[in-house]
Amino acid sequence: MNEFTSRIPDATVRRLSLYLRFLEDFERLGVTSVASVALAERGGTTAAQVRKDLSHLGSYGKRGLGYSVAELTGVLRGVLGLDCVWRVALLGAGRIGTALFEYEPFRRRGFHITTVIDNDPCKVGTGLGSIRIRGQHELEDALCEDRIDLVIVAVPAPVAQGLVDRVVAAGVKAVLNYAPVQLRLPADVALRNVSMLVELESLSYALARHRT
Amino acid sequence: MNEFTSRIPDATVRRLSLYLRFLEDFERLGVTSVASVALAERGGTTAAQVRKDLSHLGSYGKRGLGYSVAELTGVLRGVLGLDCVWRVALLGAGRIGTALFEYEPFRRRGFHITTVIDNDPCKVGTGLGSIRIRGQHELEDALCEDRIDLVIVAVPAPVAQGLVDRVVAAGVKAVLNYAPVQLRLPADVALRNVSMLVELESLSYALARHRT
DNA sequence: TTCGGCTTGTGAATTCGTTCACAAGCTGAA
DNA sequence: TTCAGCTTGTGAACGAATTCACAAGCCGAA
Repeated sequence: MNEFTSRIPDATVRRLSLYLRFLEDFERLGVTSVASVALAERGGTTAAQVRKDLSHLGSYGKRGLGYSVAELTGVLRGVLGLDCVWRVALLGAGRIGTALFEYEPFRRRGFHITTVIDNDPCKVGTGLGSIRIRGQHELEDALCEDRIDLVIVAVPAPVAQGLVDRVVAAGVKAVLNYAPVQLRLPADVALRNVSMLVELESLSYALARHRT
Repeated sequence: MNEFTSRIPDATVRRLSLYLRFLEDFERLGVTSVASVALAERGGTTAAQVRKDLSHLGSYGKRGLGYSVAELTGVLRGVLGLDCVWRVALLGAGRIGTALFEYEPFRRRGFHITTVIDNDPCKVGTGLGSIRIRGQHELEDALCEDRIDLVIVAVPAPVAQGLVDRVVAAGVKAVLNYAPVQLRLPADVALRNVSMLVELESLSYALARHRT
C-alpha cells in the first residue's frame, strides 16, 4: 500500500486532515511518539480505524511503540499536498468572503489568497488586506497572471454557476463552494461544498426527533 | 416506513436538506409537480437515490406523475424540524461569529440567534444587530433566560471545550462547532463540526494527486 | 538470551449505503 | 373501457467503509 498506486477514499482523507492537526498539537507538547489509540481518543473514532486509515500511506508505525510524531507529521503533509504553497483566488468579498480571507489558519497551511474578485463597483479598487479587489471582467486575466490553483466561491447563489464556468474554462482544477447551489462541473475538477444550512438543518432534525 | 418508527440515516438527512432547497426553487418558478429524475439532476445524484431517500418519509409520490411540490415541501419541512423557530446562541463574536450572525438564510429557515456571548471586554455591552453582546460569566443565565435550543461555537479552539461543557450542563442538546477542535460531549447531544481546513485540505490532496 | 507486555498491520466479517430492476399504479387519449 | 407511456416504491444485488481479531514484531527487564 503506498501513496502512488492507490487513491485514498475521501472519508479517510478527511480524517487524515484531523490526525495531522492532532499530531501538530502533540509535537508542540513535546510528545515524540503516539499510539493509534491516542489519536483515536482525540478524534472520536477507534484505534482500528486510525490504523486502517494510516495503512493507506504505507507502514510508518513501530509495533509495540506507535508512530513517530515527527515522521508521521511529515508523511501526512506530503500526502495531503501541504508541503507546498497553493495559490488561491477568492470570488466574492462579502461577509463570508471577508471572513474567509482573514482566517489565519489558511495561510499557515500554505493556502495563499492572492486574488480577490467582486463585482460591487464600490469595492473594486479598494483593498482587502494588502490585496486590491478586482472586478469580474478581470477574472480570466487574474487567474492567469496569479497562476491560481484553487478557487473559493463566496458569491450569491444566482451568479455562482456562471463564474465557475469561466474559472473551469481557465483551467482551474479545484473549487471550494460556499454558495448555496449545487455546481455542475467536469469530472476532472475537484469540488467541495460547504453548506452552513445543511449542517444546521441536520441538527434541527436531531432536535425534532429528540422532542418526540 | 414513516418518520416516527425509523430514524433516517445521516447521509440521507443531508440530502433531504438539499431537496428542500430545490423544491423551494421549483415552487418559486410555479412548478407544481416534480419527478425524482428532476431532483436528481439538480442535486448531482441519481433518481433511484432520490426515491430511496424520500421513501424514508412515507409514500408522497404519485406513480406516473411525480411528487407534488407543495406537499413534499411541507413534509420535508416537518421532518427536518423546520416548521418551528429554534432559538440559537452564538458563542464568539469574532470574524466567523459575526459573519454567521449576519447570514440571512439562517433566520429565514427559523434559526433565530437571540443570544451572543463573547469574552472580549471591548465587545461586551455593545450590540451586534439588535442583540447586546454578553460576557462569558453570563452564559448559563443567558441560555436559560432565552430558552436556547442550539448553540453555535465560533470561539478560538483553546476555550471551546470549556464553554461547551457549561452549555451541555445547562441542558442544550445541539451544538454546531466551527472551532478547529474535536469536541467531546455526551452521546445524547447532537454535534456537527464544520471545518474549513478539512475541506480545503481534501482539495489539496486532489490537486497533489492531479499533478502526479 | 528469553520472556512479558504492548502495538501495529491486515485478512475476514460485518454493517451501512447505493444502485439495479421491475411490479404496481396513475393519467390522458382513443 | 382499454391501452400506452410514465414514474413511484422497494426487494435484491452490489459495493464501500468500519470493526473485529489475531499473527507478527518491537522494547526493556531479568
